[in-house]
Amino acid sequence: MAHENPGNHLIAIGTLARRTGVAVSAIRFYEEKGLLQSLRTAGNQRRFLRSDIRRISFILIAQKLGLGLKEIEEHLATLPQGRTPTVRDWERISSHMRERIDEQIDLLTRTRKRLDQCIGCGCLSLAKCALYNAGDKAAAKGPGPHMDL
Amino acid sequence: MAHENPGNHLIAIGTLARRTGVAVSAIRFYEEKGLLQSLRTAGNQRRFLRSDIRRISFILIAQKLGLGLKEIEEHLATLPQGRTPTVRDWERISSHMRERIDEQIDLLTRTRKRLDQCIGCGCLSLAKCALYNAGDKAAAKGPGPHMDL
DNA sequence: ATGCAAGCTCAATCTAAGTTGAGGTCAAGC
DNA sequence: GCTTGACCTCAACTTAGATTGAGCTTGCAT
Repeated sequence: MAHENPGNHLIAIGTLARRTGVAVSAIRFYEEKGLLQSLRTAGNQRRFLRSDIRRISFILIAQKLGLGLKEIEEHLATLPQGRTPTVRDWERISSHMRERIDEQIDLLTRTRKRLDQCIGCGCLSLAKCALYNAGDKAAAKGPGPHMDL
Repeated sequence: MAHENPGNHLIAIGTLARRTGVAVSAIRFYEEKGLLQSLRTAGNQRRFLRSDIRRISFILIAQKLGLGLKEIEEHLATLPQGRTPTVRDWERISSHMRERIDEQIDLLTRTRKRLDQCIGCGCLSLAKCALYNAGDKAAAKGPGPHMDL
């Protein structure tokens, strides 16, 4: 395929798009937002590092965990700029993700417990129920809207 | 407080807002979207059933689980219209939520496992990694953007 | 050397989930 | 009977996360 240069560490935006499953427009958008950086050819075309594939994969995972692009950018900012991150770099950054996942599982587990407790009780208001619990407010940065339960 | 009529099954929008923690504007918005219905007084003011408190609580929980208002509406549509739902009605609808929670916990658990497996491996592309797995695409309707991983 | 896919910029548009504001009405308490 | 807070509608605005389109350029392949 055109612009495909296997063995080269610099890849075109379309290649990056194909390798990550993300739309070209989204990649440009991420770059604009500072989540990615690119070099330019003499003809003004973007060239990415191969390691940006992983960078984008990270973005996708983090999004699934409910992080906004701003937060994700902060995480990614701790990776080396311009050079390919090492395994150690990725380990550090992904351990945050692991914590995040654990938190979310916790929150879901609690929500399930409370749902079971609450449905079936006579009250109409979750505010009176165990389901409404101040403890959740802190943990409530997860998926969905930012409205506190 | 004005318009507060304890013992009455019809409540004003402000009361509903206070009891659920949801903004008045949001309640009107939900009604517009068909998630709630209301009666009107002679003076054109909305009156809700007390049971709408629980309806809204349900919306809030479902939102936390990453459901969009459209999906939530579909769930709520299975509740009786106009009359106060029974405990059994709520049990049925909330059992879907419980399944949903279980699915999400599952997905998160798998994601964590794969994250551990993948970070540290030599490949740059999660597409080649265990992290990219067709099985997830089905389950990927959870929180965050609707982009498939 | 030319065709055409892939790239570029920039502005507009989209969806979701609301909020905000203007301008006007309703109703409860003094 | 009037003030005041709660309520009404409708339109515009907001943020996040992109997508789409117009109009133009680059550069691989033949």
